Amino acid sequence: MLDKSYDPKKVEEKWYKIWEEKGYFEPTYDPEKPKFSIVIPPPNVTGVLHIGHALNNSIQDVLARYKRMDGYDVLWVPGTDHAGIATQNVVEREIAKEGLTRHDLGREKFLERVWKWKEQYGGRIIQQLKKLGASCSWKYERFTMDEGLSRAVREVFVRLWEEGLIYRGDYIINWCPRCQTALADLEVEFENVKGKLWYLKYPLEDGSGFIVVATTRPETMLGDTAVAVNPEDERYKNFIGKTLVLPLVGRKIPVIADPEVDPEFGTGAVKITPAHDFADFEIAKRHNLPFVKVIDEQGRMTEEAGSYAGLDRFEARKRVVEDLKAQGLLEKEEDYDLVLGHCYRCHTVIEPLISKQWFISMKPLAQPAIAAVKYGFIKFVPENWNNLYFDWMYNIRDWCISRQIWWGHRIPVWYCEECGEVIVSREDEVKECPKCGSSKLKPEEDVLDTWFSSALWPFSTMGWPEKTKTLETFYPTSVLVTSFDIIFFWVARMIMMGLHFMGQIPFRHVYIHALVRDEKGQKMSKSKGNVIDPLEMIEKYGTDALRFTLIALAAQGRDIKLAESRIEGFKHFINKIWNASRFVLMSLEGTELSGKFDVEKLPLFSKWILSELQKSIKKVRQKLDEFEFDQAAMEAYHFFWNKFCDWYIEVSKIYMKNPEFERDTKEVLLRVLKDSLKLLHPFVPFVTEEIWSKLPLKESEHIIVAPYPVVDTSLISERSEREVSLIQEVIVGIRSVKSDYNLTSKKELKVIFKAENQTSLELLEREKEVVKTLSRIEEFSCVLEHQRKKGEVSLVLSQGELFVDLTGLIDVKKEIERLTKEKGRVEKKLEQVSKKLSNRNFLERAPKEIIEKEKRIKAEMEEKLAKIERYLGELKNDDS
RNA sequence: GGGCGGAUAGCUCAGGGGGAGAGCACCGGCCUUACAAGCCGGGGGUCAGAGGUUCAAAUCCUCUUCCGCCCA
Repeated sequence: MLDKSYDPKKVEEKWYKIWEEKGYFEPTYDPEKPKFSIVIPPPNVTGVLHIGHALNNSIQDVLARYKRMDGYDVLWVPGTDHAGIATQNVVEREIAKEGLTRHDLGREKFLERVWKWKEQYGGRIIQQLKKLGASCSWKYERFTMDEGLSRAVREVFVRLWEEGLIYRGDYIINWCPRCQTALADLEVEFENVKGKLWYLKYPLEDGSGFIVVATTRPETMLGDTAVAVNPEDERYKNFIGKTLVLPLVGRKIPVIADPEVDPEFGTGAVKITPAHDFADFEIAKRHNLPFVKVIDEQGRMTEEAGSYAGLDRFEARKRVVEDLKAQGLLEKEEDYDLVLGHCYRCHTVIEPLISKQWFISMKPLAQPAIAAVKYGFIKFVPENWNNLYFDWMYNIRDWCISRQIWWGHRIPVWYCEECGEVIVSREDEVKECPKCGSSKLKPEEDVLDTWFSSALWPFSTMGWPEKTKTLETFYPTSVLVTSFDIIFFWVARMIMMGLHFMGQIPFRHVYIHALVRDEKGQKMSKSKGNVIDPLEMIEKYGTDALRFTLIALAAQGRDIKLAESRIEGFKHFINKIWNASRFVLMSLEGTELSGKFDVEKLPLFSKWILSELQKSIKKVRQKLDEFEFDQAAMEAYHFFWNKFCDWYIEVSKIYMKNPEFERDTKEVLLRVLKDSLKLLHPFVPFVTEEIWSKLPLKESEHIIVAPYPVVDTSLISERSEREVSLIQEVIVGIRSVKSDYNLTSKKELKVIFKAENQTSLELLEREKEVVKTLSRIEEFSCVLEHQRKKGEVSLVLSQGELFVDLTGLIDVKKEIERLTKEKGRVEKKLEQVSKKLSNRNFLERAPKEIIEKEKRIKAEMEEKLAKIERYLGELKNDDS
């Protein structure tokens, strides 16, 4: 016997352990089975499970469990990402508590600390995924800095180098002065901020006047090497080619013309600082201007900045403005809204600067990746993400892959100090220059962008560059489940790398799910205090409730606005599953069942529930196959609660009292419960497994490996669906009359059903007990003819009429009110339909079925209206 | 500036040319032997606005307003 309510804490841990011990999560390589594989989007080692992970992994788990039950050999590769900058920051903060910086420790010692940290905390998120019930193939767990994956990284780097797709060069890049590293374009977050626009006067060398330039970053003027104007700009035509004297510095700089200059901005003349501005960098290259670097990697002014050298960039800004003002060279300053780039990790204002970095040429890699999506080899779900992907890929820029941090894959390059040779090698260590034989080699200090190793994840985790059985069996993977914010960072790059190195797409589908936000639609963040912690929710409501909520809300391509109350609501559903099962188990006690029944001999509602079950199985499968998880979940929910619990279980109580039906009803109860549990298992694994363990006649010891329900078309019965819907109409009708008159507990009411035909009459006669019990009345008779008596309330149904004897209780006024309202509804509908049917165009052009349907509705409404009118007339008579 | 979504019941959303739906919330009644975390009944909508296409528009098209997000 089950407890009175479901307690997740008692069972969740137990079942997860059993599943793991039995090896259910691991693939079997059974050649008979079709294959299904997923690689996890590896969470950062620094991470703790947040609600986004919970959603992402719940969805993957639904797929993995569904496919596993459906006979697939499933591999779900789990793992974690070393998260270069993020992790380094965490450990730096930790040693800062001891008063140390990473430079105090030195590279080697610092990395030891990071590894130690990783050993200690890196497994947290994995443990949390287990709490969530994620059925990952743990024997395949990988870490992006594992030996094998590191080997893959080096191999890829070397091959790309050999193919000429990797190069090193002086480029302007985004620099984070706090993290002390270059950032890729994608790693910069832009934000609107209030700033100022300063108008600076640059004197002409010949003393004939000034050109005024506007800037939001006056300190960069120290590095100006030109002023540019638009060649079409009449105001400045005469200045082109002249020389200016750069204030505070005294450098002579030219006025140049470039079509990229926006004449609308500021004065139309712009200062050119090639070393510290992306647009200026491009212009300078076109015009062969010199590059003067005035801000260094710490965000301080360099020697080139003369007397400002050593000042912080923001301090220098103030000083430059003051000094220009003093010299009368500041024309004005005004408030200005500008867009500033910030480091996505530490939120420091980034500084564009020139530096030597490693890049990958993306254009050649992008082409096949575009084609793969264009020709449908990879499908985004929902497909409107295609456009975003294409836009990005068509305009792709080279990827800056070097980072000036210590935690990450070291770039496998050595420089010969004798002959300057650049050596790129697959080996861990290079001892000797292959060109000059020198042993004086200096290794590259930089590490690779974290996303470099992530890009290889689908095949590196399966053992590439070895030709492994895993790769052969499970690559390409079936689907990638992720959210849209990393389409560029990750998805696009995996497609490019997968195609380039495996010669095959990495996955067939990319399912893009929503981002979880709070109930007001805002991004959850610790600082806003609106975070819903999945672990806390699991503690409070149980894992199944959390999972079901996330999936039920996960409509495609939308934000998920999550309020805690939703989780609480779905916890009720979990409890409902528990209690319905409890009822079935109680009913079955003491009966030996066979698992078989003769469908033909089953009573109406048994046929009906089996038929409804088939429809639900079909729908759930279809929705899962289409990645419409919310609809799959809701279909299972409705079937279970509104059909099985609300109707069938209630009716079964009556059937079981009848010796003729008792046994088969139990068989059907068990059958429907078992199929429902299986249907629900991918969504709510723990409660279903716990109940399964108590059931008789199971086709497998554990539900996790039980076969997913398959539609049995022989059980679909449209006839019983029609019949049941009439009976339900009768029952609901009686209930509503009783409720309207506050008679819910009164049983001794006389109810007469006036059937429209013999068939309906017989049907209701047969199911009399059901009607009486479910509507809680004692007298129910079915007739073909009946004249309403005074004191009877009449209810017009689609196939007949109900009469409830309320002598002495009837409230004529209230009844007239109700009927008038109903009459209004019917008349409105009738009017709509009649209008359509009297329209010649409609009759000529609309499809036959539609016309037939409209005619049917019209007849139905007319009949209903006649009955209502007749009844209204009678009531008024009663009254007088 | 460019692009993509969205606007449907009090709230959160589904539906995507042929009778306006769900969950939650709300109101009323029930301790009915699985479940009060429950059962039964009920109220509530010019489907953002304007125009168009169509026999027929919440649904397709155009414009407007507002709200998100992404890119520059």
